[in-house]
Amino acid sequence: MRPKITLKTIAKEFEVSISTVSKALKNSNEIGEELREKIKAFADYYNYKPNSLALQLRNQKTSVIGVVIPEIVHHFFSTVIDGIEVRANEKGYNVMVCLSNESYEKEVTNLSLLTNGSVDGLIVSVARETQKKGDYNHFKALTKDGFPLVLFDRGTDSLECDQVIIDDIAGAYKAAKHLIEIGRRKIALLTTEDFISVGALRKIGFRKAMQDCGIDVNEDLVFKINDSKDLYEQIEQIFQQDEKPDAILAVNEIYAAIAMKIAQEHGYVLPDDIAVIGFTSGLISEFTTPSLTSVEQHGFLMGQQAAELLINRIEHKAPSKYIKEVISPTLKIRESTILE
Amino acid sequence: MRPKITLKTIAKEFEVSISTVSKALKNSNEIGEELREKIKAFADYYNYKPNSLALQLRNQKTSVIGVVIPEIVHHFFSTVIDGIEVRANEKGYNVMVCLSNESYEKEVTNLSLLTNGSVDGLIVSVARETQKKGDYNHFKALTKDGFPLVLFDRGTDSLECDQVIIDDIAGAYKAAKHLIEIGRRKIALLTTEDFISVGALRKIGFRKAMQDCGIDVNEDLVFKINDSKDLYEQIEQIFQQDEKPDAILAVNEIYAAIAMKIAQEHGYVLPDDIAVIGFTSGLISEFTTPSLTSVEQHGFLMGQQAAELLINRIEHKAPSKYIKEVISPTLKIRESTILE
DNA sequence: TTAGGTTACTATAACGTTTTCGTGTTTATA
DNA sequence: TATAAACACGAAAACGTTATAGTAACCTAA
Repeated sequence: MRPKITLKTIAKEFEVSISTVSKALKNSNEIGEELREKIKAFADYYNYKPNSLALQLRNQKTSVIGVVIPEIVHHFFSTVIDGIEVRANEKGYNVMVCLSNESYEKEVTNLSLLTNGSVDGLIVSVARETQKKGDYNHFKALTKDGFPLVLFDRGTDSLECDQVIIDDIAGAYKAAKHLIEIGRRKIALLTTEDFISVGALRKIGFRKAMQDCGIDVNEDLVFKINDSKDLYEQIEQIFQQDEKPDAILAVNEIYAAIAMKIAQEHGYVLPDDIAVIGFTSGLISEFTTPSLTSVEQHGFLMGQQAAELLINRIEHKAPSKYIKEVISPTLKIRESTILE
Repeated sequence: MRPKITLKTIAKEFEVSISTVSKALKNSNEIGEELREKIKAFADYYNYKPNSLALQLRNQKTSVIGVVIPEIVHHFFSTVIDGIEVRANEKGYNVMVCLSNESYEKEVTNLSLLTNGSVDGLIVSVARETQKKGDYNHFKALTKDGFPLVLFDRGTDSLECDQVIIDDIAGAYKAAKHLIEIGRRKIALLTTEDFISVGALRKIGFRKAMQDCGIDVNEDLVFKINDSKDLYEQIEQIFQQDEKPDAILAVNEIYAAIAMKIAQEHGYVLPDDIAVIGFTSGLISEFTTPSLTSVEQHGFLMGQQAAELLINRIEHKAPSKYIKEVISPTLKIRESTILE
């Protein structure tokens, strides 16, 4: 690669000092007009751009935001990144993305790598494994130094930092309430294992709605799906119980879509025999047959808010108290819960 | 934020020079064992990490790969990023992501921002607007200096750089051939406008297959969809022609899924009345009813190969001649083309 | 004529790191 | 005992930039 042109190169060309060149390019009138214009023309011609590393080092500011997420091939997370990117750009920041792949180990490495001075702050969604372990020491190492950190989606109360989370309880509550309102009583819940916070919270919302409406939850219809085992096989179990459900609430779109497929294979007519609601993260809900009623999570907004919080923190515009932004999910009603 | 600990801090603490500290931490035996161990212990205790900006500046190497893509909320692109990230990580690189939003202007800005020294090389998928304009001067500014650059998915022969592309012609050919093999003759094509290279190429593959099988293409059944207008309205036109199609080949998953929905609304039974094939980029194909036969694009592999090519270029392990890797798409047959 | 001011530049430090080259002191060898 | 080698450290340059603090040379006004 051809060596980059620097102030030094230009200075040599004109046999002046580096400071002269620097000032000329900043249009300082400390430099005589003639020389100034010549230097500017030269720099322009050779497409001089100040080396950003040098600037970052000097200014002790990178204008880069680090983002650590569990995975990127996931509609929700990519939507959040989109939101982060847009807001960050507006404020003159760039975005650096690292993946933890849900691994504690990799999360630790990523945090360590990114906090070597290469980013001004971090936005993180905690890895599953970390949540399971409950070990947040790698985060604490940052927060105790006051390093700007914002957690999103998967939060924890054990850390002193800004957070943006979804009101999962309310989301599940709304969904369950909707199913009850269209007359369903035997509602099956497809959730995750308990250590996954979203699964646990959505279960709480579901139970709360049932309780508020005076309906008993049939524990045989609560299924904890393990993502690393065969999904079809596990979800199939819904239809093997003594009590047949008349509705299904799934904590994500995939579980919901699979449940619908299986129900149809069993000859059920949807939504008449079984109504289904999922939590959307992608485009699947729109294109299933019937299209799937779902709880919308507003990932883009979440990303924007996370970026906003972080940048305020970086630029010391944030209050000393940490902020917990809670986003209310909304219900998007589609065919899977619309009765004739 | 508490000021970071540096070599200087440590040096002051022990009243030695910075070089001594640096050497001690690198376990150099130029430094006496006792002092060396004390310094190491101190640094360890205060969690010293060398400032990466300083290292990057000194070594003239960032170990960061810049990625510029049109959008991130898109299964194909996020899959590619995943591939890039994995391979980059294996080789000790990090990834910085910027979005062009299909805009020429933003692409130019992004390239300029990233090539200020903050990345060692770039992986780019060209924005639509740039393709339409045909203006690649911002890329040429890089290639003429030998800046490491790899293009993926949306390539161009007008640039001297490595590329990883999909054999779109072959993909469409395979798809059309499959439709013909199951007995279809009146095949409708749902494609994009011509300036979008993938659309144009897939159209060529389609025509080639038809020609090879001695079937005339009915031009009334070739639809160029405009993404900024209403998709349902445009796709609806398929069913308004004199000749009713018995199959549809769509250049992406969304068009295909919408076409299926509309066909079903018109009372067609799928796949018997109309068979449908799309190009997959997401999970939609799996969950439609019927599930959708589609051409798989291997985004993850593409990302890995792009990263591989770029890193070889950065580390001068690449041949002087530029490499064009072509990935062969494969056909994933699902219900939408399986006849009883 | 000379102090004071302007003009047009240069020198230097600083950001944090590594590395080459010195240098003074101690120890080993002839 | 003289000399070389080994030891333990420091100085300085380099990466590229900016900002502060000089400093010559010239001009102006009393």
